[in-house]
Amino acid sequence: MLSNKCKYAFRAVLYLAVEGHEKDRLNSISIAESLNIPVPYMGKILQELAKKRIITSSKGPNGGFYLREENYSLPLMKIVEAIDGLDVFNQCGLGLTSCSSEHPCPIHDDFKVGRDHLSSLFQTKTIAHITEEIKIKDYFLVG
Amino acid sequence: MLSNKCKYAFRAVLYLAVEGHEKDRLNSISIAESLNIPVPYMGKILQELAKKRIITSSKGPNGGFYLREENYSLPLMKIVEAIDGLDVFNQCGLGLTSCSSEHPCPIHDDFKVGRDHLSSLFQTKTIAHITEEIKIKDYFLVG
DNA sequence: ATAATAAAAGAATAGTTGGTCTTTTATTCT
DNA sequence: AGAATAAAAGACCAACTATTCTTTTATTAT
Repeated sequence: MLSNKCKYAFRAVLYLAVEGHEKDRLNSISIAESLNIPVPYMGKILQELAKKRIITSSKGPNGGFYLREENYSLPLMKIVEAIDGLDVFNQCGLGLTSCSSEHPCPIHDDFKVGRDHLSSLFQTKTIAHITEEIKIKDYFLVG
Repeated sequence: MLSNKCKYAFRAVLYLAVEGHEKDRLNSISIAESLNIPVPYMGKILQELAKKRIITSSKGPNGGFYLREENYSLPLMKIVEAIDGLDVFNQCGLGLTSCSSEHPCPIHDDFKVGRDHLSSLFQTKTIAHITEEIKIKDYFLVG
């Protein structure tokens, strides 16, 4: 469905959103260790998210990663877009390039319902929404 | 979502179901060329499907691949299972190993709805169903 | 029997994803 | 200024997916 990298990115961003603050930045090592993600790979992913402005980074002592106010309103889809691209949510279930509602493959309509559900989930839920839910309920990010 | 290989397998099986018969077997080359799939790779995939008894094969002149009566009643999910395995439809949206309804990740419930829709689509629709639809409507498998 | 046909088997290659390591650059604290 | 800290950049390696090629085996028609 989504790549490993993208799932790591989800968890890292949500972890940052819940545990970090502009005044309380987290470095890649601590994030990776908390989430049980390979340390150098986590670093790469955080860099990529920072470059695409999903999260913010700062170098030097007390530096690290954190979210700006405006980042909290980003939908999860922005993370998917930054890491995997949006193809998954546009592609035909059979991998046909010219599949569409006018020229559908045998499973087009039914497949589209499920795929669109997932798509709108990622499009609708923002980092802020999830962060709230994590704080209220006993949701978790490690495992 | 599903691998390239699995999508190739879908198209090959459905093509065989529509165009082939026990008395009118199709070889891997003609299937691959009709569907615009790399010839030797198509061969490999058909072999794998035959070994897992999704399709039937026979060697020698007038040999090739075809479907037995019983194969038509297989759900598409059997093809997914044979090629990609069933993990996609059980995995957590964030890639957590211990995510479940009792111990859910932040997107668990919503993700499950979409994932289960796709899962039941593949579980419900059989090769026979799709074959019928292909014959009635102007569905297609190439592109 | 022999030739022809077609799948089966398996080794080999290419490209992508996943993951690691090293060096450089920027920042901050003393 | 100098030491320490942490991200940025980029080269590197491993594993897997996609793809190709070669050889072997089984079947059938002549």
